[in-house]
Amino acid sequence: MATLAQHQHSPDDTIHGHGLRMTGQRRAVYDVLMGERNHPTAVEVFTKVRGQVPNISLATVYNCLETLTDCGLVKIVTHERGPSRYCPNLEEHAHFFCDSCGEVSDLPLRARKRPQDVWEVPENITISHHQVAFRGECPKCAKKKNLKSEARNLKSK
Amino acid sequence: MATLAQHQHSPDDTIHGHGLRMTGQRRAVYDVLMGERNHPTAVEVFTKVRGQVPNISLATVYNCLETLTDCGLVKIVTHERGPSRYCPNLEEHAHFFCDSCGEVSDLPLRARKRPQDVWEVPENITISHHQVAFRGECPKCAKKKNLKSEARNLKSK
DNA sequence: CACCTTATCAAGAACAATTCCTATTTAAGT
DNA sequence: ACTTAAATAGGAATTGTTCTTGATAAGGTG
Repeated sequence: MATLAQHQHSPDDTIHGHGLRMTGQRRAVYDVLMGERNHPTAVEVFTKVRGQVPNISLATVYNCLETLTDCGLVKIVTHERGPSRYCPNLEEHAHFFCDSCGEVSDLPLRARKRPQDVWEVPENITISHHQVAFRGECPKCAKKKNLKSEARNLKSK
Repeated sequence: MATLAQHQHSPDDTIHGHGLRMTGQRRAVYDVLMGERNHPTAVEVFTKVRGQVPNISLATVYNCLETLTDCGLVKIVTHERGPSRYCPNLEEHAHFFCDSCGEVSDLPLRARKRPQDVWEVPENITISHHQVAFRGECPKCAKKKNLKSEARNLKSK
């Protein structure tokens, strides 16, 4: 239901469809997420949103993020013990977390593939969601490290 | 390296290989994990372990779990905002979390399959780990629900 | 428009899971 | 036995998040 809504309606309509109001705070939080596509944490959203709504509280940001996820407008992304992050990309995708710089990026699902193709899911189990996280090193960080080790090699000569 | 170790050595040797000692506390924690294959939380391990080592502290259990994971003897499993769980199954596998009863079970990787087959991972990214979680309803809970709705149907006749 | 009802919000307290700190105990290596 | 480093118990501290409360605002109704 919510998934359909996003293709057809504005976020306002989606929220109204859930019997809720699109308040200034909710809009500001949503707009920050749509602007920042780097999976910000609640606190990061909070500081950004303060630019628009100067005296919004952190609790309200959490509330807004919760209602937005409940309405299906954003997805919540968790990783190990770190703080939750929020993501307005509603297409099916996995996440990649760079261990050195901490950046998070989206990895799209390949066409006509399903996670069940890779893991043995007993068929009497009903899957409603899946969350897939990869960890490793992003190209930027790999490059940095290479430069460093080159420098070391030059020095040791 | 740690992965190899588990096939060749006892946990003691693996720990020694990391320059650490196999203490009573560590062994007790490890034994609980090997016994309880249902992905216990730190607190659950703590209460079980107290049977063997009556005055072990929760902090020590956390420490032991950390060293065991560092040595590659157990894996840490996180799910949404819930507490971390620990798993001595070192084979590659995903996890299934039942939304109704909370049970966690292992889903093995299919032979000759890799997660990269399903998600588009740019090749200049190096993957070191992945964590895959499915959510849904386990067969037991599905059966229970069916019985309930049958009962309802009978009543309404 | 006045009134009622409910949703929403800010602020701070409370909470759960985990980590940190410190003094004490234990074990290994001389 | 002596020295040194590792490991532990216990409690305090931290982090991220949720809960509570009273105030505010916004729709809907007569």
